[in-house]
Amino acid sequence: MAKNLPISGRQTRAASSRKSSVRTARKPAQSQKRDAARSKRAILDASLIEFSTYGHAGARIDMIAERAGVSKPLIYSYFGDKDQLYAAALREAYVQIREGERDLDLDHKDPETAIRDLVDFTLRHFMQKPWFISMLNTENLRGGETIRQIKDVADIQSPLTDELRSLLDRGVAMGVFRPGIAPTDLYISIASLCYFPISNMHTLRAVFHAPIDDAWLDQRSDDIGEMVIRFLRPDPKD
Amino acid sequence: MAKNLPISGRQTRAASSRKSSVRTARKPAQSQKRDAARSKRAILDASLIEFSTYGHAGARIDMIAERAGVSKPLIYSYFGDKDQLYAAALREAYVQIREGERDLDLDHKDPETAIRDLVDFTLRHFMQKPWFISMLNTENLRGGETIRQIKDVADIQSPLTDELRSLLDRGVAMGVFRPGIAPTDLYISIASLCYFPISNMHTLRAVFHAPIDDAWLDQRSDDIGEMVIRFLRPDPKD
Amino acid sequence: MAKNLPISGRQTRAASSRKSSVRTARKPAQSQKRDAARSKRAILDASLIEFSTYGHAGARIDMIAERAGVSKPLIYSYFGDKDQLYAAALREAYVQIREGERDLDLDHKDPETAIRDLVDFTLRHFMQKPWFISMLNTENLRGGETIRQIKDVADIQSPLTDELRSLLDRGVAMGVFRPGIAPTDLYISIASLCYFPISNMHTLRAVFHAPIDDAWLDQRSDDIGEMVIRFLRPDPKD
Amino acid sequence: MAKNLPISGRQTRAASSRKSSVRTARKPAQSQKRDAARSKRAILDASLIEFSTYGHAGARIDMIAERAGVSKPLIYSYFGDKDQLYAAALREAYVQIREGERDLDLDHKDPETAIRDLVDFTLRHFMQKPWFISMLNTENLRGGETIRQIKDVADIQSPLTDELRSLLDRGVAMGVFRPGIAPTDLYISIASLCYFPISNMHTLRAVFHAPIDDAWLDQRSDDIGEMVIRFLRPDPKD
DNA sequence: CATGAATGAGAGTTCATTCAT
DNA sequence: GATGAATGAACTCTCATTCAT
Repeated sequence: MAKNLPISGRQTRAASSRKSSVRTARKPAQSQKRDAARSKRAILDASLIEFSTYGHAGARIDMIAERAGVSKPLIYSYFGDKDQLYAAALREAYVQIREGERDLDLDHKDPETAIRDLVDFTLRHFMQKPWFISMLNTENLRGGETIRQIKDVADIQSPLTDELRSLLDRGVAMGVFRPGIAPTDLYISIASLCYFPISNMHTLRAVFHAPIDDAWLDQRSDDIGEMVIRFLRPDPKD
Repeated sequence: MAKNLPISGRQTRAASSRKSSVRTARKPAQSQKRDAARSKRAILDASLIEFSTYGHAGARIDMIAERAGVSKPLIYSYFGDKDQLYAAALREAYVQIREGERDLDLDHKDPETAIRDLVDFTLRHFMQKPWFISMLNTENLRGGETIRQIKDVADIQSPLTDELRSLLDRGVAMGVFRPGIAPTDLYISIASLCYFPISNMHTLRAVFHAPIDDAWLDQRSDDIGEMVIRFLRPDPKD
Repeated sequence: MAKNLPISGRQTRAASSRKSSVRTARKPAQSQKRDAARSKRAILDASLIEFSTYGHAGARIDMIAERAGVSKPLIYSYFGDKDQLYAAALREAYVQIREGERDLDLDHKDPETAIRDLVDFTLRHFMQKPWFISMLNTENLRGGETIRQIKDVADIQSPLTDELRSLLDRGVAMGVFRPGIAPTDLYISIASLCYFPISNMHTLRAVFHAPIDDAWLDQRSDDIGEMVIRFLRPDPKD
Repeated sequence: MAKNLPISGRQTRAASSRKSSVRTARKPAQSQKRDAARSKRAILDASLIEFSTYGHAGARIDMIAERAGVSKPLIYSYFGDKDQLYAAALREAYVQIREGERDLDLDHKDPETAIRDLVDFTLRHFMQKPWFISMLNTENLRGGETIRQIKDVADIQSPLTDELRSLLDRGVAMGVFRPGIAPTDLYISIASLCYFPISNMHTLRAVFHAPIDDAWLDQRSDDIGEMVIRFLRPDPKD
């Protein structure tokens, strides 16, 4: 179900993708047609890629249909219209990151390790599943019009906030963290530090000629962990 | 230079501005030379708003012409095509933020104050001139296609990097900062912390129900300053 | 045979019935034979409503299937395609009005009463079964393409013409009607006077602000009867 | 400005009109391009034909553009969307018939002649400009949705009603008409009798095998005039 | 210098119709 | 006999861009 996201090294639409030929190679596997669940999933995956690569206005239903290997009308029959498809893709991006965070199992690690692991996971998820960042950028560019209408989006987030709260409490009890830090603010700080360098990779490259590669990523992960830990650490005089 | 920015409380395009065609008969060319410069400026300002509000694909030349009070052919005669107009607007966003940073005069402040002032300025600029963040988001969504072609964009940035380098050196010499911090990394950290909460204001609101208002901003500015300073501070044992 | 007719106070399609998908799990086939007839009947009734409400081009097979409570393929298997379904609905409209006229039993009434009864029935049938008028309008708008292919449509009409002929003859013999009136022309005159105010109800309302309600209908029925009788009456000098 | 309306002997869309070739013959007369008024007029004329021939749902913007010799976007820029274009065509149909009625100059004819002339004109206008009847049928099929929104449609009609009122008054004063006839009812009666045989020409042909030709028309005009006059005539005993 | 008029190419969406079970 | 799944072909409408003045 995982697939590559052509986020860097993308060309202008006109230059790429004219006649995909993916369609031709599809017929033989005739056994798996007429499977509603599979079609729906394929559409959702393709939408995530298309919307995150080209934005809301730039995304093309034609391309989504082609990538999903279905016809356009099927998309409309499952999702209604472009906006609702976009909403489904946006929600899916949140679901995916939360699944990863849940697997981190922060509750059973010592507080400092837990923080560093969360930082590392966040940075790498942003890097490896770039559609999350892209979907968020797109949605914020649109003024949050859509996310306001996704009813359960706060519920998707809340388990992590709960984990962070108990994590902070444990750290304070153990004397390794300062008191008075809100879990939400902590998460926003971590997200901020992980988000920007990846989200803004291309402009940073142009402006600073900084290479955003694996080595840089490792180094940056350490730096961010360090920064957060130092921020959480109790003042020395205490 | 002044313009209204409809960044928050934005409506769907369909709901607003349908066919206003307010364009009344232009006033009879007072001085040909001045009008040309004025038209060009008006087009640039309108582009900045349009592109940052709706993204590259979502921006409409019609709307830019209307907002600038000129005809569409004039835009084409001045800027070539949509992509070149977009490039001009993107460059303009960078020019504006650098002008603000230059006025900060970091060289003549004590290092910690300088850092806190830079944080505060950055946060507030992002907040008050939202088209900067929006343009960067848009450009990164597009894979940096355009910024790579703007030749002098690194030059626009370099004075700040130089200032930061000497600021860090001064801090180290005075014993208030750790050595070994790269000015670029420092800037990226500051930018990260300031960028994310504002860029992602709308999704954060939906996910955390966090109010992003002036009070929050003041508090956040302090927190970020604190975070950066703690990161720069020498270790206690030294 | 009973069905709701939404002819007045109709909404735009977009406003109504979007995706009701009320189609709950069909009840488990009680008697295969009966169900087939029932399904066919339901499809025909639904078609009459749909075609008369939205016209030939505006009618939607989806809607007919939904209203009839059957699947679309079933419609195709019974009726062939949209055009043939339309033809069946059109024929049905004629069958219905002739059934009503037969029940009038004109042969056993005195001539003037018979005429007035026919006028009254015609006006009220047009009013109460509006799909008849709508189907005729639709078909004439299409240039009669379909009715020309319905072989027995003239047969459906002929009994009434025969009745009218003998009615006119009786009236002439009794000295209450002029001679020389053709039954076809008489029927066309009556139909004309009854058809127009109802068929064109909506435009008349807009143009004359005339209320087309029950009181108006009673008055109109009298007027039309009067007009026809005066036309049939022998000249005074005779 | 007058053009033929292919109302009878029409084919299915698929069979006709594929590549018009009207376009090719158009270029030479290059002098008349870029004329907004002419373009608008051409679009309106073409719309009247298209909408009246195929109905609201059946009309195709492509065809209108082709017949008018303009591009589709031009239509949208002048008229907004299909509904507004339809509204303009509907209004135009009313304007045209009123222009004809005004030229009849009923005020200066003796009452009975005036009535007969009005009948004759109405019947012939319905016959010769079939788009009037077709537009009315179409609009009534749609429930009058559009005509209710045309503000001045009642004004277009009122001059005729005024003329009819004074005509009836003159007739009563001269002793040739009964008193108590409302001008609106009179007009509706005349319109009814003229409308139906032409509007329903195709179904009548199929049902009665009646030929609707020039001879029939002359005869019918006389009959209708006679019917109306007899209805207006004072009762003999008076 | 400036623009009203016009359009080619394509986007989202719909709908009659068929396939596979 | 009946249907959920799927689609080709159109259709309305939009938008960057150019023409003619």
